[in-house]
Amino acid sequence: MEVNEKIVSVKKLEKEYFKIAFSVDNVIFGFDEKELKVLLIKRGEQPFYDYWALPGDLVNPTEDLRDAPQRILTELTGIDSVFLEQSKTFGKMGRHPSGRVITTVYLSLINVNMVNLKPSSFAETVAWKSIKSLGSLAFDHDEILEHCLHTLKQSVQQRPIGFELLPELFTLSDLQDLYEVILDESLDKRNFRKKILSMKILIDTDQMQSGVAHRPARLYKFDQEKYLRLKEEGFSFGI
Amino acid sequence: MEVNEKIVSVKKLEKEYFKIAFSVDNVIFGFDEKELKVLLIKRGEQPFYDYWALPGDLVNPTEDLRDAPQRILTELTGIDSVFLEQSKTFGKMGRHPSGRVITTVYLSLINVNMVNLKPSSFAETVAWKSIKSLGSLAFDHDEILEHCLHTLKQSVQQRPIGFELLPELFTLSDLQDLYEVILDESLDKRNFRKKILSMKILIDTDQMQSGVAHRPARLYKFDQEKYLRLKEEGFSFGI
DNA sequence: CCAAAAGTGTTAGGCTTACACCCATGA
DNA sequence: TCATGGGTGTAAGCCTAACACTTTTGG
Repeated sequence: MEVNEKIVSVKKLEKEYFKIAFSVDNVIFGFDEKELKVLLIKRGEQPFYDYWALPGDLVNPTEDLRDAPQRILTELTGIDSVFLEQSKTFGKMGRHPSGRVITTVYLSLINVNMVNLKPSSFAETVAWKSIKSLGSLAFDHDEILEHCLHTLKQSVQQRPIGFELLPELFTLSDLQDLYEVILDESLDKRNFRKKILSMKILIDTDQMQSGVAHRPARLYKFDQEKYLRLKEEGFSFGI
Repeated sequence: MEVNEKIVSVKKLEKEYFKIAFSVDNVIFGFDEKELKVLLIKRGEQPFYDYWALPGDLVNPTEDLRDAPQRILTELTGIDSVFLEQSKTFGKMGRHPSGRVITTVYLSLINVNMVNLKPSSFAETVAWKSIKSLGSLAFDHDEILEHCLHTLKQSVQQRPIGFELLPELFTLSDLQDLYEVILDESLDKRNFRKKILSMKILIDTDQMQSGVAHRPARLYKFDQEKYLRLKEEGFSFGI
């Protein structure tokens, strides 16, 4: 097709005249088994062959910047409606061995149960990896991940973010576990509950856990409306 | 329609020898005469001829991303040590009429007294403009500025940021004026002073204002060391 | 002596923190 | 009946918010 030909020829021109490539990388967090996980791909080519890396891709010249991480996410997980927020742009000279690449990082939070991981054009191997047990990642992805973890920690204390990581129905203990993992500290149960319930962003579904070998917990879900309002205003988690 | 647009834009890009151009824009805030100001340049060419715009430039293929805004800032103001922080990257398709340009915005805070504005390769006309009286800016710079103002408002409540906008010696009223302008609300004098002094980031220089037609105020300066420590940890301004 | 801004303390209410025991279930 | 995690209340201390008058200077 003619348009594609032109685009290809422009791609060549870019290589020759404009030596900066522009990509996006996704830091996709999930929460499972009381651990914070990140979605990584295994590289099948050099450089960093066989290393784990953040999923990313060059930005298509005809897509909005914001659409690129969405495209990657959808391709990898099948999910399209999701928490997806721009993080930071990394552009040091030496960050990519094969040339000058500037990358904008997007952070997203998803419920692992909604995801059906599928091999894609990005990689054959895609996996949730616990952030506690990661070796070195490809490129400067260690630094990028570190930055996103820091952002997540801050955000969770300032806005009602993080709920995106849980299933639709969850217990207060689930929520507390999540906060403890993200903040990397333990919280007082009674105070945590008081705080969360006082925000009025949870709806008690009157349903209960079942099949657990202890007193079953109440199941809650979010009040989307209040949640969005609070997200605008911000709040202080003051933990 | 869309395909035609694509072809036209691709043709243009071939002429100009690039596909995605990558730039940085600087939002440089200053504080003077009890007003928050932003440093703008007047465009001398199309598109947006004669409009005010944020100073910006293409990223040089051989400089770190972070060095580009520093270079612009230094060229415009002569300042090299300064608060300079990455803000957000803007990359919608239509944001630049002459082609695809992705731009990373940097926010900086400077003391206007340190600055000696000079015409540069970026523009003949450089000026501090009050953020209260701005017409439409070039490109999507209104949106960018809006975003940075929002960021500044948030930041000032979470970390001891903003002091960079004041001269070395300043009064508590200066500081309060600054906060009131940034937050766009008036603050209680006694509570403000208690709060600021309890942070222990100010040093009382035992000097006084002089030549003012009222009781002269004490002059303070910053305790850099405590300031940096607090900047790490963050704090709650809780106004 | 007037105008202008600097400087100062107290109180009430709300939020945060620390802390320990009983409950409901499955095994 | 035991093990496991669910669920609950209170008091002390700290922080916030509201509020008005005296002081010091230049003109």
